Amino acid sequence: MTIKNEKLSSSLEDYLEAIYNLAGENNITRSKDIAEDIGVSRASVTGALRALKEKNLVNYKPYNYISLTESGKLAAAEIANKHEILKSFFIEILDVNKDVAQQAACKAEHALGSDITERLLSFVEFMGKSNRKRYDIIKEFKTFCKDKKKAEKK
Amino acid sequence: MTIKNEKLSSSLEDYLEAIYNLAGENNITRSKDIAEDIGVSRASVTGALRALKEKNLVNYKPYNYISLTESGKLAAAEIANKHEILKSFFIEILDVNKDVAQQAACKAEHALGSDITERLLSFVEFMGKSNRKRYDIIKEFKTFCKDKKKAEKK
DNA sequence: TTGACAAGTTAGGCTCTCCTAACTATATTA
DNA sequence: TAATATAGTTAGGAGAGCCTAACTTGTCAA
Repeated sequence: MTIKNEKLSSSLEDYLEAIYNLAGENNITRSKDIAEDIGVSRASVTGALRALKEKNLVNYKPYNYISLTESGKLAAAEIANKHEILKSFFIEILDVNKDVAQQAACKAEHALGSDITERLLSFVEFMGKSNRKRYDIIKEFKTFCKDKKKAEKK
Repeated sequence: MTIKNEKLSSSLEDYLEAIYNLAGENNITRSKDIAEDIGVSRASVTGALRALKEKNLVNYKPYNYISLTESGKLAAAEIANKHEILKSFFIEILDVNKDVAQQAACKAEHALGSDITERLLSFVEFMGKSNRKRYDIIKEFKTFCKDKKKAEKK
């Protein structure tokens, strides 16, 4: 029985997601890379790894490579998924630039529960479905935003 | 010159917003009410008030009523506004129930910068504009969600 | 006016997350 | 293989944000 209901702090979620992204195929990564990815000292990574090991989310032994456990992978995938959904929404519908979208997704992913995330996913899916009306709406919205910007500049 | 660029922690943003909502017309509230509103001990409120006074956002004297300064009002209004925008989006477009929307807005409001918030506002405005196509889209999306739910239950 | 209760503050402590500096283990390469 | 560079850990400390318990101030009613 994998422990699933222990809630992670957003900080630990960040570490988990970073490991997930860095580990890739072989499911292996290093402390140093995590530190760089998140922008934190190596000492902080050691601390986080201990906490994640405690929760059975990473395989961690001092001085060894780091990998995710099965439940770690599940939890990380969920977070990464949320991230992607948010990013898609920001980019494809709100038409925000990629960097802003990436950053905002990072922060917001910790704040939204599954209810909203699922709805948001549905919305992105729905709007993306090839359908003349919806396609038009997105285009019109872009125009709407541009016009608004112009109006402000005056 | 009002100091505007000091970033607030999400915790302090919560206190500020609570004061804003509680203070109402007379711009006056009490420590106890803030504590209850946020769900935190009175001692924690005292701490937060000191921090907010430090940043010139509240008028705070021990054992007195609490009010927002002018810059406090501005900052709080901005946060409350973000909250409203998010809530509208969740309710009116994603068609999420009010309680979920309220809660999610609370958490997400700290995570989104002005870029995204503005776009989101534009989007809500845009979709709300009386326009047959957009109105239809929202209706269709609701149906889409319901169908999806049904499909899952099988 | 005074005493009891409510509101507010202080003190002290806990957890989380981060840091730097110093140390240890591992890897590289001459 | 020994010296050195790189990666990882430990120790110690800071600050934010929260708590409880005890104390102080303020208020209201007998």
